[in-house]
Amino acid sequence: MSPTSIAQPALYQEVAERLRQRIFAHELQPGAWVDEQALAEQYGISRTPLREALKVLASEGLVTLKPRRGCYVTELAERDLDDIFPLMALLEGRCAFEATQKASPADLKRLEALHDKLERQAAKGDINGFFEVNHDFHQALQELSGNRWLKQVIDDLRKVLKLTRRDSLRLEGRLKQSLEEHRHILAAIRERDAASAEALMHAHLLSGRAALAKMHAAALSPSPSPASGRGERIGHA
Amino acid sequence: MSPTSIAQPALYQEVAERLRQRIFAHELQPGAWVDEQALAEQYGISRTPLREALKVLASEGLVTLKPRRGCYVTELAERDLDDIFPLMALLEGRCAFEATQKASPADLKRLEALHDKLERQAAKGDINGFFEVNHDFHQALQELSGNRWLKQVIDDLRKVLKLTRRDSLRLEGRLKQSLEEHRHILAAIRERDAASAEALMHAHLLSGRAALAKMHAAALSPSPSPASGRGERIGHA
DNA sequence: CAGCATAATACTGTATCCATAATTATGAAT
DNA sequence: ATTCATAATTATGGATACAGTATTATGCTG
Repeated sequence: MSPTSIAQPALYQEVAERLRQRIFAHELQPGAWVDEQALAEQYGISRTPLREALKVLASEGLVTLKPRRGCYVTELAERDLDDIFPLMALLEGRCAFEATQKASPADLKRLEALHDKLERQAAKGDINGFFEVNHDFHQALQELSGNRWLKQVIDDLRKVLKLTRRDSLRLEGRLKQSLEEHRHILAAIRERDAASAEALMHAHLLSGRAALAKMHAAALSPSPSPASGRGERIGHA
Repeated sequence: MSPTSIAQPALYQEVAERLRQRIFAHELQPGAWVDEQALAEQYGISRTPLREALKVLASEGLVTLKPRRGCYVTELAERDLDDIFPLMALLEGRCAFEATQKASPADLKRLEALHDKLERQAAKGDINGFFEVNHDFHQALQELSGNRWLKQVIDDLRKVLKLTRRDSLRLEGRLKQSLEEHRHILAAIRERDAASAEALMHAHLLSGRAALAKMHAAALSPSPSPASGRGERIGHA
Protein backbone atom coordinates (compact mmCIF):
# COMPACT_ATOMS: atom_id res chain seq x y z
CA MET A 1 0.00 0.00 0.00
CA SER A 2 2.46 2.62 1.10
CA PRO A 3 4.32 4.06 -1.85
CA THR A 4 8.06 3.76 -1.67
CA SER A 5 8.35 5.68 1.54
CA ILE A 6 11.64 7.19 0.66
CA ALA A 7 11.24 10.95 0.58
CA GLN A 8 8.76 12.72 2.78
CA PRO A 9 5.28 11.27 2.75
CA ALA A 10 2.55 13.24 1.06
CA LEU A 11 0.05 15.12 3.14
CA TYR A 12 -2.81 12.78 2.30
CA GLN A 13 -0.80 9.93 3.76
CA GLU A 14 -0.24 11.74 7.02
CA VAL A 15 -3.91 12.53 7.19
CA ALA A 16 -4.84 8.93 6.39
CA GLU A 17 -2.65 7.72 9.22
CA ARG A 18 -4.09 10.15 11.73
CA LEU A 19 -7.61 9.17 10.73
CA ARG A 20 -6.69 5.51 11.09
CA GLN A 21 -5.52 6.12 14.63
CA ARG A 22 -8.70 7.96 15.47
CA ILE A 23 -10.75 5.13 14.05
CA PHE A 24 -8.75 2.49 15.90
CA ALA A 25 -9.09 4.48 19.12
CA HIS A 26 -12.84 4.50 18.49
CA GLU A 27 -12.82 8.22 18.68
CA LEU A 28 -14.54 7.92 15.33
CA GLN A 29 -17.05 5.19 16.05
CA PRO A 30 -18.27 2.61 13.56
CA GLY A 31 -21.24 3.97 11.69
CA ALA A 32 -20.33 7.55 12.44
CA TRP A 33 -20.46 10.08 9.67
CA VAL A 34 -17.12 11.57 8.72
CA ASP A 35 -17.52 15.30 8.29
CA GLU A 36 -15.10 16.37 5.60
CA GLN A 37 -15.01 20.09 6.08
CA ALA A 38 -15.05 19.86 9.84
CA LEU A 39 -11.97 17.64 9.75
CA ALA A 40 -10.28 19.79 7.13
CA GLU A 41 -10.81 22.80 9.31
CA GLN A 42 -9.63 20.93 12.37
CA TYR A 43 -6.41 19.85 10.67
CA GLY A 44 -5.96 23.22 9.03
CA ILE A 45 -5.85 21.76 5.55
CA SER A 46 -8.10 21.90 2.52
CA ARG A 47 -10.59 19.23 1.60
CA THR A 48 -8.50 17.94 -1.29
CA PRO A 49 -5.87 15.91 0.60
CA LEU A 50 -8.50 14.88 3.11
CA ARG A 51 -10.67 13.45 0.38
CA GLU A 52 -7.70 11.60 -1.06
CA ALA A 53 -7.00 10.15 2.36
CA LEU A 54 -10.60 8.97 2.61
CA LYS A 55 -10.25 7.20 -0.73
CA VAL A 56 -7.31 5.28 0.67
CA LEU A 57 -9.14 4.39 3.86
CA ALA A 58 -12.07 3.24 1.78
CA SER A 59 -9.80 0.92 -0.17
CA GLU A 60 -8.65 -0.49 3.12
CA GLY A 61 -12.23 -1.03 4.16
CA LEU A 62 -12.04 1.25 7.19
CA VAL A 63 -14.62 3.67 5.86
CA THR A 64 -17.45 3.35 3.40
CA LEU A 65 -17.93 5.97 0.72
CA LYS A 66 -21.49 6.38 -0.37
CA PRO A 67 -21.63 8.46 -3.54
CA ARG A 68 -23.45 11.71 -2.93
CA ARG A 69 -24.08 10.58 0.63
CA GLY A 70 -20.75 11.07 2.30
CA CYS A 71 -18.30 8.96 4.22
CA TYR A 72 -19.03 6.66 7.15
CA VAL A 73 -16.83 4.59 9.43
CA THR A 74 -17.31 0.94 8.52
CA GLU A 75 -19.40 -1.19 10.83
CA LEU A 76 -18.50 -4.83 11.12
CA ALA A 77 -21.30 -7.33 11.51
CA GLU A 78 -20.88 -10.60 13.37
CA ARG A 79 -21.01 -12.17 9.97
CA ASP A 80 -17.90 -10.25 8.93
CA LEU A 81 -16.04 -11.44 12.00
CA ASP A 82 -17.07 -15.00 11.22
CA ASP A 83 -15.59 -14.50 7.77
CA ILE A 84 -12.40 -12.70 8.71
CA PHE A 85 -11.16 -14.70 11.70
CA PRO A 86 -11.00 -18.06 9.92
CA LEU A 87 -9.27 -16.30 7.06
CA MET A 88 -6.74 -14.78 9.43
CA ALA A 89 -6.30 -18.18 11.04
CA LEU A 90 -5.42 -19.60 7.65
CA LEU A 91 -3.01 -16.80 6.78
CA GLU A 92 -1.31 -16.45 10.13
CA GLY A 93 -1.08 -20.21 10.35
CA ARG A 94 0.82 -20.22 7.11
CA CYS A 95 3.02 -17.44 8.44
CA ALA A 96 3.88 -19.50 11.48
CA PHE A 97 4.71 -22.45 9.25
CA GLU A 98 7.03 -20.48 7.00
CA ALA A 99 8.60 -18.57 9.87
CA THR A 100 9.39 -21.76 11.72
CA GLN A 101 11.26 -23.06 8.73
CA LYS A 102 13.11 -19.88 7.97
CA ALA A 103 13.96 -18.45 11.39
CA SER A 104 17.67 -18.13 12.08
CA PRO A 105 19.00 -18.63 15.61
CA ALA A 106 19.17 -14.86 15.93
CA ASP A 107 15.55 -14.57 14.83
CA LEU A 108 14.60 -17.14 17.41
CA LYS A 109 16.28 -15.09 20.10
CA ARG A 110 14.30 -12.05 19.05
CA LEU A 111 11.09 -14.05 19.26
CA GLU A 112 12.02 -15.32 22.71
CA ALA A 113 12.71 -11.77 23.82
CA LEU A 114 9.35 -10.62 22.54
CA HIS A 115 7.62 -13.45 24.28
CA ASP A 116 9.37 -12.66 27.56
CA LYS A 117 8.08 -9.14 27.23
CA LEU A 118 4.62 -10.57 26.70
CA GLU A 119 4.97 -12.65 29.85
CA ARG A 120 5.92 -9.56 31.80
CA GLN A 121 3.00 -7.53 30.51
CA ALA A 122 0.70 -10.38 31.45
CA ALA A 123 2.23 -10.60 34.93
CA LYS A 124 1.68 -6.88 35.36
CA GLY A 125 -1.86 -7.28 34.12
CA ASP A 126 -1.22 -4.49 31.61
CA ILE A 127 -3.83 -5.29 29.01
CA ASN A 128 -2.91 -2.52 26.60
CA GLY A 129 0.76 -3.40 26.88
CA PHE A 130 -0.06 -7.05 26.27
CA PHE A 131 -2.06 -6.10 23.23
CA GLU A 132 0.82 -4.11 21.79
CA VAL A 133 3.48 -6.74 22.37
CA ASN A 134 1.16 -9.43 21.10
CA HIS A 135 0.87 -7.41 17.92
CA ASP A 136 4.65 -7.11 17.70
CA PHE A 137 5.06 -10.87 18.04
CA HIS A 138 2.63 -11.64 15.27
CA GLN A 139 4.25 -8.95 13.14
CA ALA A 140 7.66 -10.51 13.68
CA LEU A 141 6.40 -13.86 12.48
CA GLN A 142 4.98 -12.24 9.37
CA GLU A 143 8.35 -10.74 8.58
CA LEU A 144 10.11 -14.02 9.16
CA SER A 145 7.74 -15.70 6.73
CA GLY A 146 9.57 -13.77 4.05
CA ASN A 147 6.42 -13.34 1.98
CA ARG A 148 5.73 -9.65 1.55
CA TRP A 149 2.31 -10.20 0.05
CA LEU A 150 1.23 -12.55 2.78
CA LYS A 151 2.25 -9.94 5.32
CA GLN A 152 0.48 -7.25 3.37
CA VAL A 153 -2.80 -9.12 3.26
CA ILE A 154 -2.65 -9.93 6.95
CA ASP A 155 -1.87 -6.31 7.82
CA ASP A 156 -4.85 -5.14 5.80
CA LEU A 157 -7.21 -7.56 7.48
CA ARG A 158 -5.85 -6.73 10.90
CA LYS A 159 -6.60 -3.08 10.31
CA VAL A 160 -10.18 -4.00 9.60
CA LEU A 161 -10.37 -6.13 12.72
CA LYS A 162 -9.20 -3.18 14.77
CA LEU A 163 -12.57 -1.61 13.98
CA THR A 164 -14.03 -3.78 16.71
CA ARG A 165 -13.43 -3.11 20.34
CA ARG A 166 -10.30 -4.95 21.32
CA ASP A 167 -10.90 -5.63 24.96
CA SER A 168 -11.79 -9.27 24.56
CA LEU A 169 -8.60 -9.63 26.59
CA ARG A 170 -10.53 -8.19 29.52
CA LEU A 171 -12.69 -11.27 29.48
CA GLU A 172 -12.18 -13.41 32.55
CA GLY A 173 -9.24 -15.71 31.91
CA ARG A 174 -8.80 -14.76 28.24
CA LEU A 175 -5.46 -13.03 28.75
CA LYS A 176 -4.06 -16.02 30.56
CA GLN A 177 -5.39 -18.35 27.89
CA SER A 178 -3.93 -16.24 25.10
CA LEU A 179 -0.57 -16.24 26.84
CA GLU A 180 -0.72 -20.00 27.21
CA GLU A 181 -1.42 -20.37 23.49
CA HIS A 182 1.54 -18.16 22.72
CA ARG A 183 3.78 -20.34 24.88
CA HIS A 184 2.83 -23.38 22.86
CA ILE A 185 3.32 -21.62 19.54
CA LEU A 186 6.76 -20.44 20.53
CA ALA A 187 7.66 -23.90 21.80
CA ALA A 188 6.71 -25.40 18.44
CA ILE A 189 8.80 -22.84 16.60
CA ARG A 190 11.72 -23.46 18.94
CA GLU A 191 11.55 -27.15 18.18
CA ARG A 192 11.30 -26.46 14.45
CA ASP A 193 7.94 -28.18 14.28
CA ALA A 194 6.42 -26.10 11.51
CA ALA A 195 3.25 -28.14 11.18
CA SER A 196 2.48 -27.79 14.88
CA ALA A 197 3.26 -24.09 14.82
CA GLU A 198 0.77 -23.68 11.98
CA ALA A 199 -1.93 -25.67 13.72
CA LEU A 200 -1.42 -23.88 17.04
CA MET A 201 -1.48 -20.46 15.42
CA HIS A 202 -4.62 -21.41 13.55
CA ALA A 203 -6.28 -22.47 16.79
CA HIS A 204 -5.02 -19.33 18.51
CA LEU A 205 -6.86 -17.12 16.07
CA LEU A 206 -10.09 -19.10 16.28
CA SER A 207 -9.78 -18.96 20.03
CA GLY A 208 -9.60 -15.20 19.75
CA ARG A 209 -12.81 -15.20 17.73
CA ALA A 210 -14.52 -17.35 20.32
CA ALA A 211 -13.53 -14.96 23.09
CA LEU A 212 -14.92 -12.04 21.14
CA ALA A 213 -18.17 -13.88 20.48
CA LYS A 214 -18.47 -14.73 24.15
CA MET A 215 -18.00 -11.10 25.05
CA HIS A 216 -20.59 -9.94 22.56
CA ALA A 217 -23.00 -12.54 23.85
CA ALA A 218 -22.40 -11.36 27.40
CA ALA A 219 -22.97 -7.78 26.36
CA LEU A 220 -26.18 -8.76 24.69
CA SER A 221 -27.71 -11.19 27.13
CA PRO A 222 -28.49 -8.78 30.00
CA SER A 223 -31.03 -7.12 27.73
CA PRO A 224 -32.69 -10.01 25.90
CA SER A 225 -34.13 -7.74 23.23
CA PRO A 226 -34.66 -9.92 20.16
CA ALA A 227 -33.50 -7.54 17.46
CA SER A 228 -30.89 -5.72 19.53
CA GLY A 229 -27.33 -5.05 18.46
CA ARG A 230 -27.26 -7.95 16.06
CA GLY A 231 -25.13 -7.39 13.06
CA GLU A 232 -27.54 -6.85 10.27
CA ARG A 233 -25.47 -3.92 9.17
CA ILE A 234 -23.48 -4.53 6.07
CA GLY A 235 -19.71 -4.51 6.17
CA HIS A 236 -18.39 -2.41 3.40
CA ALA A 237 -18.82 -4.62 0.36
CA MET B 1 -13.25 -2.45 -1.88
CA SER B 2 -15.86 -0.85 -4.06
CA PRO B 3 -18.07 1.43 -2.02
CA THR B 4 -21.72 0.51 -1.91
CA SER B 5 -22.32 0.63 -5.61
CA ILE B 6 -25.92 1.58 -5.21
CA ALA B 7 -26.56 4.93 -6.83
CA GLN B 8 -24.50 6.10 -9.75
CA PRO B 9 -20.79 5.63 -9.30
CA ALA B 10 -18.66 8.68 -8.79
CA LEU B 11 -16.48 9.91 -11.61
CA TYR B 12 -13.25 8.85 -9.92
CA GLN B 13 -14.55 5.29 -9.82
CA GLU B 14 -15.34 5.26 -13.50
CA VAL B 15 -11.89 6.60 -14.21
CA ALA B 16 -10.29 4.02 -11.91
CA GLU B 17 -12.07 1.25 -13.75
CA ARG B 18 -11.04 2.51 -17.18
CA LEU B 19 -7.46 2.82 -16.04
CA ARG B 20 -7.60 -0.71 -14.64
CA GLN B 21 -8.72 -2.00 -18.01
CA ARG B 22 -5.93 -0.15 -19.76
CA ILE B 23 -3.41 -1.56 -17.33
CA PHE B 24 -4.74 -5.10 -17.68
CA ALA B 25 -4.68 -4.74 -21.46
CA HIS B 26 -1.03 -3.69 -21.10
CA GLU B 27 -1.82 -0.55 -22.96
CA LEU B 28 -0.20 1.04 -19.95
CA GLN B 29 2.84 -1.11 -19.50
CA PRO B 30 4.43 -2.02 -16.18
CA GLY B 31 6.99 0.60 -15.28
CA ALA B 32 5.41 3.21 -17.52
CA TRP B 33 4.89 6.69 -16.21
CA VAL B 34 1.28 7.73 -15.84
CA ASP B 35 0.88 11.22 -17.20
CA GLU B 36 -1.85 12.85 -15.13
CA GLN B 37 -2.68 15.84 -17.23
CA ALA B 38 -2.42 13.97 -20.50
CA LEU B 39 -4.97 11.46 -19.24
CA ALA B 40 -7.19 14.16 -17.79
CA GLU B 41 -7.19 15.92 -21.12
CA GLN B 42 -7.82 12.67 -22.94
CA TYR B 43 -10.82 11.84 -20.77
CA GLY B 44 -12.04 15.41 -20.83
CA ILE B 45 -12.01 15.73 -17.06
CA SER B 46 -9.98 17.68 -14.54
CA ARG B 47 -7.01 16.28 -12.67
CA THR B 48 -8.82 16.04 -9.35
CA PRO B 49 -10.94 12.91 -9.94
CA LEU B 50 -8.05 11.41 -11.87
CA ARG B 51 -5.75 11.83 -8.89
CA GLU B 52 -8.34 10.28 -6.60
CA ALA B 53 -8.60 7.35 -8.97
CA LEU B 54 -4.83 6.91 -8.84
CA LYS B 55 -4.94 6.80 -5.05
CA VAL B 56 -7.38 3.93 -5.28
CA LEU B 57 -5.28 2.07 -7.83
CA ALA B 58 -2.25 2.59 -5.61
CA SER B 59 -4.09 1.01 -2.70
CA GLU B 60 -4.79 -1.94 -4.94
CA GLY B 61 -1.14 -2.17 -5.82
CA LEU B 62 -1.66 -1.58 -9.53
CA VAL B 63 0.32 1.63 -9.59
CA THR B 64 3.06 3.04 -7.40
CA LEU B 65 2.87 6.63 -6.21
CA LYS B 66 6.20 8.26 -5.62
CA PRO B 67 5.70 11.52 -3.74
CA ARG B 68 6.68 14.45 -5.90
CA ARG B 69 7.84 11.96 -8.50
CA GLY B 70 4.62 10.92 -10.11
CA CYS B 71 2.76 7.72 -10.71
CA TYR B 72 4.08 4.54 -12.33
CA VAL B 73 2.44 1.28 -13.29
CA THR B 74 3.62 -1.38 -10.87
CA GLU B 75 6.19 -3.86 -12.11
CA LEU B 76 6.09 -7.32 -10.62
CA ALA B 77 9.39 -9.06 -10.00
CA GLU B 78 9.73 -12.83 -10.18
CA ARG B 79 10.02 -12.64 -6.43
CA ASP B 80 6.54 -11.16 -6.20
CA LEU B 81 5.11 -13.95 -8.32
CA ASP B 82 6.81 -16.47 -6.08
CA ASP B 83 5.09 -14.81 -3.13
CA ILE B 84 1.66 -14.32 -4.62
CA PHE B 85 1.00 -17.65 -6.33
CA PRO B 86 1.47 -19.81 -3.22
CA LEU B 87 -0.74 -17.36 -1.37
CA MET B 88 -3.40 -17.63 -4.03
CA ALA B 89 -3.05 -21.40 -3.92
CA LEU B 90 -3.78 -21.30 -0.21
CA LEU B 91 -6.76 -18.98 -0.57
CA GLU B 92 -8.34 -20.52 -3.64
CA GLY B 93 -7.77 -23.93 -2.13
CA ARG B 94 -9.79 -22.89 0.87
CA CYS B 95 -12.44 -21.52 -1.46
CA ALA B 96 -12.71 -24.85 -3.21
CA PHE B 97 -13.02 -26.59 0.15
CA GLU B 98 -15.80 -24.35 1.40
CA ALA B 99 -17.58 -24.28 -1.93
CA THR B 100 -17.61 -28.05 -2.11
CA GLN B 101 -19.32 -28.23 1.25
CA LYS B 102 -21.82 -25.51 0.57
CA ALA B 103 -22.77 -25.97 -3.06
CA SER B 104 -26.44 -26.79 -3.62
CA PRO B 105 -27.46 -29.09 -6.47
CA ALA B 106 -28.41 -25.99 -8.44
CA ASP B 107 -24.98 -24.49 -7.78
CA LEU B 108 -23.41 -27.68 -8.99
CA LYS B 109 -25.34 -27.46 -12.22
CA ARG B 110 -24.07 -23.93 -12.74
CA LEU B 111 -20.51 -25.11 -12.21
CA GLU B 112 -21.00 -27.95 -14.67
CA ALA B 113 -22.36 -25.50 -17.22
CA LEU B 114 -19.37 -23.23 -16.77
CA HIS B 115 -17.01 -26.12 -17.14
CA ASP B 116 -18.74 -27.27 -20.32
CA LYS B 117 -18.23 -23.79 -21.68
CA LEU B 118 -14.58 -24.08 -20.75
CA GLU B 119 -14.33 -27.38 -22.61
CA ARG B 120 -15.83 -25.77 -25.69
CA GLN B 121 -13.44 -22.82 -25.60
CA ALA B 122 -10.56 -25.24 -25.28
CA ALA B 123 -11.85 -27.29 -28.19
CA LYS B 124 -12.08 -24.15 -30.28
CA GLY B 125 -8.60 -23.21 -29.18
CA ASP B 126 -9.90 -19.79 -28.16
CA ILE B 127 -7.31 -18.77 -25.62
CA ASN B 128 -8.90 -15.47 -24.67
CA GLY B 129 -12.29 -17.11 -24.33
CA PHE B 130 -10.74 -19.84 -22.20
CA PHE B 131 -9.13 -17.24 -20.01
CA GLU B 132 -12.43 -15.48 -19.45
CA VAL B 133 -14.47 -18.57 -18.66
CA ASN B 134 -11.69 -19.84 -16.44
CA HIS B 135 -11.99 -16.60 -14.53
CA ASP B 136 -15.75 -17.03 -14.27
CA PHE B 137 -15.35 -20.53 -12.88
CA HIS B 138 -12.95 -19.44 -10.16
CA GLN B 139 -15.19 -16.50 -9.41
CA ALA B 140 -18.17 -18.81 -9.02
CA LEU B 141 -16.31 -20.92 -6.49
CA GLN B 142 -15.41 -17.82 -4.52
CA GLU B 143 -19.04 -16.87 -4.32
CA LEU B 144 -20.05 -20.34 -3.28
CA SER B 145 -17.51 -20.23 -0.47
CA GLY B 146 -19.83 -17.72 1.14
CA ASN B 147 -16.94 -15.76 2.62
CA ARG B 148 -17.05 -12.25 1.30
CA TRP B 149 -13.67 -11.34 2.71
CA LEU B 150 -11.99 -14.37 1.28
CA LYS B 151 -13.42 -13.46 -2.10
CA GLN B 152 -12.33 -9.88 -1.66
CA VAL B 153 -8.74 -10.77 -0.89
CA ILE B 154 -8.53 -13.15 -3.82
CA ASP B 155 -10.00 -10.56 -6.16
CA ASP B 156 -7.44 -8.01 -5.05
CA LEU B 157 -4.55 -10.36 -5.57
CA ARG B 158 -5.89 -11.47 -8.94
CA LYS B 159 -5.94 -7.87 -10.08
CA VAL B 160 -2.29 -7.61 -9.21
CA LEU B 161 -1.51 -10.81 -11.06
CA LYS B 162 -3.17 -9.41 -14.14
CA LEU B 163 -0.24 -7.01 -14.33
CA THR B 164 1.76 -9.82 -15.86
CA ARG B 165 1.22 -11.00 -19.37
CA ARG B 166 -1.43 -13.65 -19.24
CA ASP B 167 -0.57 -15.75 -22.21
CA SER B 168 1.06 -18.55 -20.28
CA LEU B 169 -1.87 -20.45 -21.76
CA ARG B 170 -0.16 -20.09 -25.13
CA LEU B 171 2.59 -22.31 -23.84
CA GLU B 172 2.68 -25.66 -25.60
CA GLY B 173 0.28 -27.98 -23.81
CA ARG B 174 -0.54 -25.62 -20.95
CA LEU B 175 -4.13 -25.03 -21.99
CA LYS B 176 -4.77 -28.74 -22.20
CA GLN B 177 -3.11 -29.27 -18.83
CA SER B 178 -5.12 -26.49 -17.22
CA LEU B 179 -8.31 -27.98 -18.60
CA GLU B 180 -7.37 -31.37 -17.23
CA GLU B 181 -6.79 -29.90 -13.79
CA HIS B 182 -10.18 -28.24 -13.94
CA ARG B 183 -11.79 -31.55 -14.77
CA HIS B 184 -10.34 -33.10 -11.66
CA ILE B 185 -11.34 -30.19 -9.46
CA LEU B 186 -14.90 -30.33 -10.71
CA ALA B 187 -14.99 -34.08 -10.21
CA ALA B 188 -13.91 -33.67 -6.59
CA ILE B 189 -16.59 -31.07 -6.01
CA ARG B 190 -19.19 -33.25 -7.66
CA GLU B 191 -18.29 -36.10 -5.33
CA ARG B 192 -18.36 -33.76 -2.33
CA ASP B 193 -14.74 -34.48 -1.57
CA ALA B 194 -13.81 -31.10 -0.12
CA ALA B 195 -10.30 -32.08 0.94
CA SER B 196 -9.45 -33.27 -2.57
CA ALA B 197 -10.97 -30.21 -4.15
CA GLU B 198 -8.80 -28.06 -1.93
CA ALA B 199 -5.64 -30.01 -2.73
CA LEU B 200 -6.35 -30.05 -6.45
CA MET B 201 -7.08 -26.35 -6.57
CA HIS B 202 -3.92 -25.67 -4.63
CA ALA B 203 -1.91 -27.70 -7.13
CA HIS B 204 -3.72 -25.99 -10.02
CA LEU B 205 -2.49 -22.58 -8.91
CA LEU B 206 1.07 -23.75 -8.38
CA SER B 207 0.93 -25.38 -11.77
CA GLY B 208 -0.04 -22.01 -13.22
CA ARG B 209 2.98 -20.44 -11.58
CA ALA B 210 5.24 -23.11 -13.02
CA ALA B 211 3.89 -22.48 -16.51
CA LEU B 212 4.54 -18.78 -16.17
CA ALA B 213 8.06 -19.39 -14.93
CA LYS B 214 8.71 -21.70 -17.85
CA MET B 215 7.51 -19.04 -20.25
CA HIS B 216 9.67 -16.37 -18.71
CA ALA B 217 12.65 -18.66 -18.87
CA ALA B 218 11.95 -19.36 -22.51
CA ALA B 219 11.56 -15.68 -23.28
CA LEU B 220 14.87 -14.94 -21.64
CA SER B 221 17.09 -17.63 -23.08
CA PRO B 222 16.71 -17.06 -26.87
CA SER B 223 17.84 -13.43 -26.78
CA PRO B 224 20.65 -13.21 -24.26
CA SER B 225 20.50 -9.43 -24.29
CA PRO B 226 21.78 -8.41 -20.88
CA ALA B 227 19.37 -5.58 -20.07
CA SER B 228 16.29 -6.83 -21.86
CA GLY B 229 12.79 -6.70 -20.50
CA ARG B 230 13.73 -8.39 -17.25
CA GLY B 231 11.78 -7.39 -14.22
CA GLU B 232 14.26 -6.49 -11.55
CA ARG B 233 12.09 -3.58 -10.68
CA ILE B 234 10.53 -3.73 -7.26
CA GLY B 235 6.87 -4.52 -6.82
CA HIS B 236 5.17 -1.77 -5.00
CA ALA B 237 6.20 -2.29 -1.39
C1' DC C 1 -54.38 16.85 11.78
C1' DA C 2 -51.78 14.49 8.44
C1' DG C 3 -49.53 14.00 4.16
C1' DC C 4 -47.36 15.75 0.24
C1' DA C 5 -44.92 19.12 -2.30
C1' DT C 6 -41.78 22.70 -2.71
C1' DA C 7 -38.06 25.44 -1.33
C1' DA C 8 -33.90 26.17 1.12
C1' DT C 9 -29.78 24.59 3.05
C1' DA C 10 -25.82 21.90 3.24
C1' DC C 11 -22.63 18.58 1.61
C1' DT C 12 -20.48 16.06 -2.05
C1' DG C 13 -18.15 16.19 -6.40
C1' DT C 14 -15.48 18.63 -10.05
C1' DA C 15 -12.72 22.29 -12.01
C1' DT C 16 -9.39 25.92 -12.07
C1' DC C 17 -5.52 28.15 -10.10
C1' DC C 18 -1.23 28.71 -7.59
C1' DA C 19 3.01 27.26 -5.31
C1' DT C 20 6.71 24.16 -4.63
C1' DA C 21 9.91 20.74 -5.78
C1' DA C 22 12.38 17.95 -9.09
C1' DT C 23 14.53 17.17 -13.37
C1' DT C 24 16.80 18.49 -17.32
C1' DA C 25 19.39 21.39 -20.19
C1' DT C 26 22.71 24.77 -20.95
C1' DG C 27 26.75 27.26 -19.95
C1' DA C 28 31.06 27.92 -17.80
C1' DA C 29 35.22 26.39 -15.75
C1' DT C 30 38.83 23.19 -15.09
C1' DA D 1 36.02 17.55 -23.59
C1' DT D 2 33.88 16.53 -19.41
C1' DT D 3 31.84 17.69 -15.19
C1' DC D 4 29.48 20.59 -12.10
C1' DA D 5 26.45 24.29 -11.04
C1' DT D 6 22.69 27.14 -11.96
C1' DA D 7 18.54 28.37 -14.13
C1' DA D 8 14.36 27.28 -16.44
C1' DT D 9 10.66 24.31 -17.40
C1' DT D 10 7.39 20.99 -16.17
C1' DA D 11 4.65 18.22 -13.30
C1' DT D 12 2.85 17.25 -8.78
C1' DG D 13 0.57 18.63 -4.59
C1' DG D 14 -2.67 21.73 -2.21
C1' DA D 15 -6.30 25.38 -1.95
C1' DT D 16 -10.29 27.69 -3.23
C1' DA D 17 -14.35 28.36 -5.76
C1' DC D 18 -18.48 26.61 -8.09
C1' DA D 19 -22.18 23.51 -9.47
C1' DG D 20 -25.30 19.78 -8.74
C1' DT D 21 -27.89 16.81 -5.87
C1' DA D 22 -29.92 15.08 -1.77
C1' DT D 23 -32.12 15.82 2.51
C1' DT D 24 -34.80 18.19 5.62
C1' DA D 25 -37.99 21.49 7.10
C1' DT D 26 -41.84 24.24 6.46
C1' DG D 27 -46.10 25.49 4.51
C1' DC D 28 -50.19 24.45 2.15
C1' DT D 29 -53.93 21.58 0.95
C1' DG D 30 -57.10 17.84 1.51
